[in-house]
Amino acid sequence: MFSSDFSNAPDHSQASAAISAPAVSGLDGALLLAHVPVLRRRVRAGQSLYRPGQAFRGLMLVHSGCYKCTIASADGRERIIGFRLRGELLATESLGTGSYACEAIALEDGEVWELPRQAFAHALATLPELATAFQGALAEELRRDREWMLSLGTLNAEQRVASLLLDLSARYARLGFSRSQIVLGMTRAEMGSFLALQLETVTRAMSALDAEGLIEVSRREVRIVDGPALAALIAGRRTLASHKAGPRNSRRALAAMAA
Amino acid sequence: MFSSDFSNAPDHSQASAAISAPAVSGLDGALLLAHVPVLRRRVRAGQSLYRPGQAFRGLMLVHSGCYKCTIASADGRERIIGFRLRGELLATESLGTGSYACEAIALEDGEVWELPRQAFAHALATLPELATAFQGALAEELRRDREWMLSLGTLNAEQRVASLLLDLSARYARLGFSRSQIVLGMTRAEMGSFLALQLETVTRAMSALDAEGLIEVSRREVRIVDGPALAALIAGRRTLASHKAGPRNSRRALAAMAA
DNA sequence: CGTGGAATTGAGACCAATCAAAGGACGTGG
DNA sequence: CCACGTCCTTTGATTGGTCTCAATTCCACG
Repeated sequence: MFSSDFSNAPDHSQASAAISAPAVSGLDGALLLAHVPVLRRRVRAGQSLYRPGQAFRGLMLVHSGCYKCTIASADGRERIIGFRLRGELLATESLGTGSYACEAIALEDGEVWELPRQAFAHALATLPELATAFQGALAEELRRDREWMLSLGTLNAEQRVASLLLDLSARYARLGFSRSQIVLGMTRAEMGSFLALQLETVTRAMSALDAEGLIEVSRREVRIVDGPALAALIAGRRTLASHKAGPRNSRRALAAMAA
Repeated sequence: MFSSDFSNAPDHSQASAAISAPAVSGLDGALLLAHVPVLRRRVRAGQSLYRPGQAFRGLMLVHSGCYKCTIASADGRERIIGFRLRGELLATESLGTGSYACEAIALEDGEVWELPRQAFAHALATLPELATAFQGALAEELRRDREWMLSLGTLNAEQRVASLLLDLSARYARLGFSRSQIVLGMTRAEMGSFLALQLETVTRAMSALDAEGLIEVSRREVRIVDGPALAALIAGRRTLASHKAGPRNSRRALAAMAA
């Protein structure tokens, strides 16, 4: 749990693409890490990796730990827009701007690998395959965001919580952890911030799922008792609103559709 | 309004980067169009540009008209995740996959310029500046999505509608149209689908804004009477929920923050 | 002039927010 | 080792915003 290295300053050791390298989601991790010397940064729970407005140093690749990405408006509204685990990229939305657009905060002690702006740009410019893969990774991130936009707009509280649990379960499973036994790295308030729910509502939803026998909850520990039933609950017709925007302009639309 | 060209088939005329080229958001339009021969496609209101699962032919650049992008889940839930105007890219989220991930439908008669997959990839590979700019455009799209995730999660119905109106107003203004007089290309149901509201709620919100003297509504025509007041309404403390996820683990967090 | 889709408005129900209070878990300090 | 404080979690009671169902009006179009 506790490392003997208490320094928060990144060291310049080049990580080999071998054993300890995480598989980068949507990218060829080996190819990436073979060409970009990463800065390994140990971080403590609660520590901020970067803040809005800070000079953009580069993307960050999660090596261990769970991180929350938050966005804030000028008037003080704030939300968590995602949780990131090992192998996932941070700060992609800040590319092209001179400074970070969001904030990323560690939920647990962990380690991130910083990909220096210059070196990364150079690698992209010289390795077409990497550039293509990286575009794909950005597109995948867009798809993920939009999946959640769909979910948050069409699901009720219980379904949203179920979605988050299944999402975390699947992502932890890909990392080699148990699919059925997960430990939440976040508080109820943080789950709620992401799901656009109040913390009490999150608690109630989890209690309800527990009572229905779909999960077993004990504070941060969650056991997925019946995954398929959870999925069915989400897909079920208990939807809050269908929001079906039907075809437009009847006649003209039908003609156009045929084309 | 009506073009004399009724064919829906794209022709292969290469568009020069000159007069008729829209400024591409986040990209150097001239540079792009000088190196990628676009397929000009006229589309009718209601026509689908691409559907989920269709083979990915390439990105599309809006030349005229307003388009809605919808995402659907396997169980039939569906939502509009964005509206696109002249100069904006479509299908970016489909990059890297072999097929389109969403659906784009024209809300009015218009024209889109298709950027053939191969030619576009080649241009990116040979023009580093373009590749960098394109990454920036993708990042900008991520930021836009997340701004809306924030808004939809923290604003009430009236504020959401106000946000959409201001957003459209600003985007139309950049295209040279009036900032205060806008014509909605979409139905109330489509606005609601995007804003995660029912169409009746959208109507009521607009009526309320009208009654407050902030806008003047007559079906699809909206006059922004008091833009600053609209912005203040959004920023105002009438927020639905603050969702402030405070610092974690008190002591340790504070220590970490100091670093 | 008749028709159908879109927009508007009303009344009631319901889900989640809000306010309130109590019960743990954990680290700290006596 | 235990008492204490703090934060997190849970549960209850109530309010309120939005959904739902329903009816009417408006407008574009044939």
